[in-house]
Amino acid sequence: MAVPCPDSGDGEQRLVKLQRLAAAGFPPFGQAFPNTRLLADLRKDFKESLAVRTAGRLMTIRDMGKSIFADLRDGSDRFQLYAGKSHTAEFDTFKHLLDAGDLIGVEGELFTTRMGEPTIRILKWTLLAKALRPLPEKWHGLKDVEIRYRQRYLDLIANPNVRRLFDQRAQAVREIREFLWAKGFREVETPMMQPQPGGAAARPFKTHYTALNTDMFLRIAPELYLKRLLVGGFDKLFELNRNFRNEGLSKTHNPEFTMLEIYQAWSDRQGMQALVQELITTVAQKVVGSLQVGRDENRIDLAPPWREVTYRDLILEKAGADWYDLAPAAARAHAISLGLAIDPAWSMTQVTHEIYEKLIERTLKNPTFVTRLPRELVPLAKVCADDDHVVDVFELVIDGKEIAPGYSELNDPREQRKRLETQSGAEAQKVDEEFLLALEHGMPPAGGMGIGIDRLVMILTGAEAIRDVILFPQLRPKSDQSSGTSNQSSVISDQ
RNA sequence: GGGCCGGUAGCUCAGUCGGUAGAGCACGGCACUUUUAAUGCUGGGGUCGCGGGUUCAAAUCCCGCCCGGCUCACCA
Repeated sequence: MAVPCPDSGDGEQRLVKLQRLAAAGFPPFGQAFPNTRLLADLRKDFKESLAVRTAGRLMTIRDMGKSIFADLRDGSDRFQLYAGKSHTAEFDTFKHLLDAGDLIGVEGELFTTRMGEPTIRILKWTLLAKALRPLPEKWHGLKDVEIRYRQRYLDLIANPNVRRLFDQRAQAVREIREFLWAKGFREVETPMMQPQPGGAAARPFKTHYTALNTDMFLRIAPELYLKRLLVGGFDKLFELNRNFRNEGLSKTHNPEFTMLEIYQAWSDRQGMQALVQELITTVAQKVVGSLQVGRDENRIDLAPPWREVTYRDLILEKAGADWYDLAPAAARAHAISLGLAIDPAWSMTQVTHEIYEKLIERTLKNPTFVTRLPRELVPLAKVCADDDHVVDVFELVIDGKEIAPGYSELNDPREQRKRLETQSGAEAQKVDEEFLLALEHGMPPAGGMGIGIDRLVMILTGAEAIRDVILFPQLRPKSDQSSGTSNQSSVISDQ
């Protein structure tokens, strides 16, 4: 059966093919095609002449006249197909009306080609969905980062390494849950819409709840609710879900990001350090298969024990042994001489922290627990027993990124009120009275910590930007004037 | 928000000094029954991000805008 197509644009040609396929008895958007096997399993269990049934997306088609080779792809693998005039049903329809990108179901038998390639000899096939648009370029893949993010499905089809990365992310999340479950932690869910944002210092997203006629905020952290659950008797709990912060975008910041927060009653900062070290090394072993992670040019060694160093020692090492003895004016001058831009209004704590953030943190490549931070920086942590100017916390830094903060949690409601009121005075943030009320009922001494899951996945996979580990990173919505996908008007709009 | 760089066919990219818009992949036609970036011949496909300006003439020069990337600022 000859089925020539008109010589016009690709989109139009595919529409014509769609109509001809329908006329030939192939509904272009087919029904379920059950009892298929994954292509990866066919490869694993390959047996000559084995009857198989499978489905996937046609990726490339090599038409040799009476013999056609094609590559089929599913979520697990790719596999070669072979259609021949003498044995494949509806061969001419297959030859002329299918395109790269179409989704098909296949019944046939396995064999090995002369070149040694495991292949399915197609006996019967059916159309499961006609692709009305072409695939991205098969050799160079899809490079346009804007299309990769806005139309991530094309990125996933065209770039198998991207699919692998998101498989690794999914596996990491699963391993984290299994690890914590095995240790007796319970997963909980607390409000993402909060009447008052707390647990961190960040600008929140604001919305309005009509039924209660009240403003609500997307949470910037779940911490204050999880601590209410500590009061309520959840001794070991965690929440793994999204936080939202109304701040700028960068290689390490997305306005919605995934945070794991873990609390353990009767524990403390040191207990959490041991827990996070075991958790991350376990996940790395399961997901990456090694404690040497990242790309070749940026290897990170996760082998324990991880370095532990006080904030003060890092500052003294960088700013000089006399740093904390300097008069404010001399200290500012010295900070400026180190290349920093110092605001004259800053306190000494802020100047010192600028040195930490700009000159020290980004140099800490292998995992490092930075401990004993200034108390002003962490209002929800207990002060150290031997020095109430610093708090009993760690900041886990890997590859120069803040990955996980952990504390001995402050459970004294009187002290907590003072610390929050000091902070709220400076930042016009209201004190969360419901949280303080809970503390007054008695919160057990506890260790707590948070892990930025997106950044952890960056470490494990060697991704350079947080956008590359988030399936749909935040972008400005398309406008009519912009480029990229907006010029792709629908191929069916004028039908 | 500031600075720098970019946007040309569905995709990957060329486009010289301002002088008729190009290639590969993809798509149509022809040939080929073991190819795998198949091959050979051949054909169609463009709002050069959007708008304005300069010019006999603009993808190209100028201005404004949109979108993206890098970076700075912001960011417990």
